Amino acid sequence: MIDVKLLRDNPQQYYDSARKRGFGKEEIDRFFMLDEQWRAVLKEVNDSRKERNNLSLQASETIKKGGSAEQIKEKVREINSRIAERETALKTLEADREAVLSLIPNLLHESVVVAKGDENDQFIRFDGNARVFRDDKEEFLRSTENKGIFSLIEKRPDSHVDVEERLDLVDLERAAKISGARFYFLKNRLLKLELALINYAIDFFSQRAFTTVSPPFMMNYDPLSKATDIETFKESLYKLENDDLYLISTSEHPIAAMLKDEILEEGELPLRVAGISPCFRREAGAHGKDTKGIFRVHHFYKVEQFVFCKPEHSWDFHEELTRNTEDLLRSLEIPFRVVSICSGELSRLNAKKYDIEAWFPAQGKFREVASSSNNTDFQARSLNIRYRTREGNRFVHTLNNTGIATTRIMVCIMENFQTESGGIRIPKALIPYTGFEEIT
RNA sequence: GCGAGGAUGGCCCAGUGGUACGGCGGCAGCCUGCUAAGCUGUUUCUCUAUGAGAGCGGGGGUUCGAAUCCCCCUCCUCGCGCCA
Repeated sequence: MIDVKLLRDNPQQYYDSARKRGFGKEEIDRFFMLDEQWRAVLKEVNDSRKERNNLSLQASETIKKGGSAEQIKEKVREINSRIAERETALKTLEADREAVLSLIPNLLHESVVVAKGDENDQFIRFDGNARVFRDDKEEFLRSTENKGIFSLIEKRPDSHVDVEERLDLVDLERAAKISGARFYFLKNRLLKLELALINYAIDFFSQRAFTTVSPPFMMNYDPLSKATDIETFKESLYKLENDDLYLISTSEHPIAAMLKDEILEEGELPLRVAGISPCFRREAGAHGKDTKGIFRVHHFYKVEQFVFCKPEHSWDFHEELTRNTEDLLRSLEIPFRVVSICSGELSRLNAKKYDIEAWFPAQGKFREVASSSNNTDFQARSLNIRYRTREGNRFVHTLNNTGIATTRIMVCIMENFQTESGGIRIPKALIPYTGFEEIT
């Protein structure tokens, strides 16, 4: 949620931010209309309450002195019925006002490129040495603004779907039989690889001052809705039928909501938390995309980075979180590029977002494996997470970034590290965790 | 699931119908020659703001007036039961 006072004082920056994102100005216009009405009715209600309180006190004193307060009581009853009527109007206005307020997007960071469509994301840097099949060279160079380092390969690697089948690593058909499309049985050494990735990432972030947590995998509507926005409910979330519970789509949400309504001491910040959880996603907006194998599935494990910090430090943390994932991928020998997401593709919460996209040599393109967001005070304001300062309580800033999303990275490893004999080489750093050097 | 006890400001805690007591911590100031103590004020949210309203787990009710009485719900603690 945005800062209402800032919106009233300086509406232009909010109009600008919305326009750059491709949002209309209707939400803001409508907010101002409702806000004005709300404040007017609030004043009426407060004035009546004041009158009621005073009369009630008079009644108290009259009764104490042994007199009759019937006249006053009757007067208060009249006022109360008026208050009740106005309170109903106030509640309706308040709900409408809140609803439209939640649709107004966060202020953009000045560095975000104003454009629509992910083809307009801004290239930031490349890292690694990509194995690029001849036919993909042009795509690779275009995607890295000619800055990508690569080795040409003569044969396109097998798709991960073929690898999974050949090495007996995934059973999709039987998963479809019992659960539908985009579900899977993970088998044998691929399962070990998944556990190794999780353990590796836990150690990696522990060494970088993160507290590691496994959060609740289900959340109630209220905290979840404050940790995210309406689009996530439409596209991602599974709801449980008999309870006020949703399966989490990322541990970002329970971790963010963990400190809901709390006031932190200045010395407690920054708070670095790495969350380990399964992530459940309906993929409602992805019909027909990536339908084969385990690239885009309804659940996977993710080790997520999350930071609560003071406002003046959040842009440094945004770079730190991004670098963490880059270091992690580099340690796994995975080539990647970083792009800054353009204004039209950001969520309402994001002030700025980097995607980290690994090179997938079988697909011949960069695909997202991590997403690094600075939500500034937007998420913290909705969740009411503050810290104490000499000048009063202020909202913290919150940031999140993927560490490892297991299925994506496993596909990436299957595409990047195919051996001559048709196996999959395990990145050196992972071998202590898998206990084997190759999937054969 | 059953029984009992709980939920009050950042934290602790008092409060059985008259508008939230006290302590701790934080912040600001005063005083004091000394790693300290004392004193005063302050401490949540909202509003067109020298003023006012709201707020005692959530929602509803009774009442001129509810932290307090009644109903429903949530969560926590303890005991019993069940259980991977």
